[in-house]
Amino acid sequence: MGGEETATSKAPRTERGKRTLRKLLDAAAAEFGERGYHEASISGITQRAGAALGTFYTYFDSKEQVFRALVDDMGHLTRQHIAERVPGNVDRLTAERLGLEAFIEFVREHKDLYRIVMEAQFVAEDAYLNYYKVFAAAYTRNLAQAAEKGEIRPGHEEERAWALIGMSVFLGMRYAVWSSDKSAKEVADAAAELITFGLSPLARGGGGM
Amino acid sequence: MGGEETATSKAPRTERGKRTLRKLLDAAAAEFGERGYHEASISGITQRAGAALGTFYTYFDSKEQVFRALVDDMGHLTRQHIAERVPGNVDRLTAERLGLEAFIEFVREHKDLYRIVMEAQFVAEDAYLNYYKVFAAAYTRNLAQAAEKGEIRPGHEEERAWALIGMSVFLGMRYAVWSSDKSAKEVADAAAELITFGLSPLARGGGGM
DNA sequence: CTACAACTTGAATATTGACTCAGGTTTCGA
DNA sequence: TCGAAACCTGAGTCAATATTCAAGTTGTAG
Repeated sequence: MGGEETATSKAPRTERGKRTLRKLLDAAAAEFGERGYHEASISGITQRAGAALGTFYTYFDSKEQVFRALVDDMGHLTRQHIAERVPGNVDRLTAERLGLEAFIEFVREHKDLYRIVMEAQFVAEDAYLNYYKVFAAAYTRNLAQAAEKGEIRPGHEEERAWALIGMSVFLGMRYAVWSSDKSAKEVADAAAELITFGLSPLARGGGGM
Repeated sequence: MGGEETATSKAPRTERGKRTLRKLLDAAAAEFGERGYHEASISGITQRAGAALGTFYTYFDSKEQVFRALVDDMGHLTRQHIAERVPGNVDRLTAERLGLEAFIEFVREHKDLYRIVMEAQFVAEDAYLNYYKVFAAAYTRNLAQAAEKGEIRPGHEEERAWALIGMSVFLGMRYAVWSSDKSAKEVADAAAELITFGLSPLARGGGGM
């Protein structure tokens, strides 16, 4: 029962149409990213796209609908980017480090879209919820599997998943969206060490690897 | 040179005025919390407060100004609540656990205000930035001091501070705002263990205290 | 008790911007 | 080449609501 094809009636049927739709999506990402949902205007989007106001409604039903489309798109892109950078056969702790680094890099390259995801909490809460629930579910599963293999200490997988997602999100916000004063690797290494050994002074010493 | 007293001209001078101002602030917190900044309306606020529309402008210059007032207020309340629950003389790792538990409890009791803080990112970005920068600076300092005392491993204090804040925020969102299906203590314990020992299977075993 | 400041009131104003639509223009299969 | 479908255009409609203001009511100092 696919919820995927909401906009069938609005799908472009010619090359020209496809080009226009793409221009509008890019323009929407820029407009929402720069001005935020409510400051953004449809006329701003169409101006950026070099199209007339009415053209927007050839492809979308409403302002909110484009916004949701962008949020969903971001979920796919993020997972894809991280999956590409994290080999399937490494152990969990290594995967954490690589994944975080990939995530921060990705956010740097897509600040606009990332801001949109964050704002979705207030514009399209269900899309936002879904975005993170998908992440958290996958994360929880990964942690449970790693625990079974003995790669990490078992227990509290769900809470850990949310805690780790929160870390990533805030590090992304601080070191990718707000400022890039430290390299992605630097940040990821610091966080990976925290994730691996915690703060305890009893654990194995400093930086490593 | 105090930025505190922005609204001197609007401060109430009689008992009646003070009461009305308080009713408006409470009403604003509820309205913004429930409907979000843009959906919220001044008339919604005054209706909740049982006042006339124009009364709002006796005490505030604009919709945005009340919103900012609420964000700042939340910063004070949060720090105060946590400070009350975390004795000054405990070691850092204990403080982390107690602080997180206090934070989650606090968010549960102030969902509306908490949502407002999060939305501030898109409505009053500077207020939001300030909110977290104050937290992060204090946190970084605490970590550095703890490192000097040998309570935790030294290094990366700033990144760690942001990572730990991110954890708290997301755990708060998931286990206080969205759902209360686990107790604050349960969540705080799981996170505290992660913060203390990390995920590494080499560290001291499971749950403990 | 009085007068003035403080406060309250809600209809009116003004702006904004999402969305519609009737009439062109372009594309493309036959 | 032709005509219908697809696409584009942008002025106009319409609802929402932040903010103002002139007129009334209440509190309180003297």
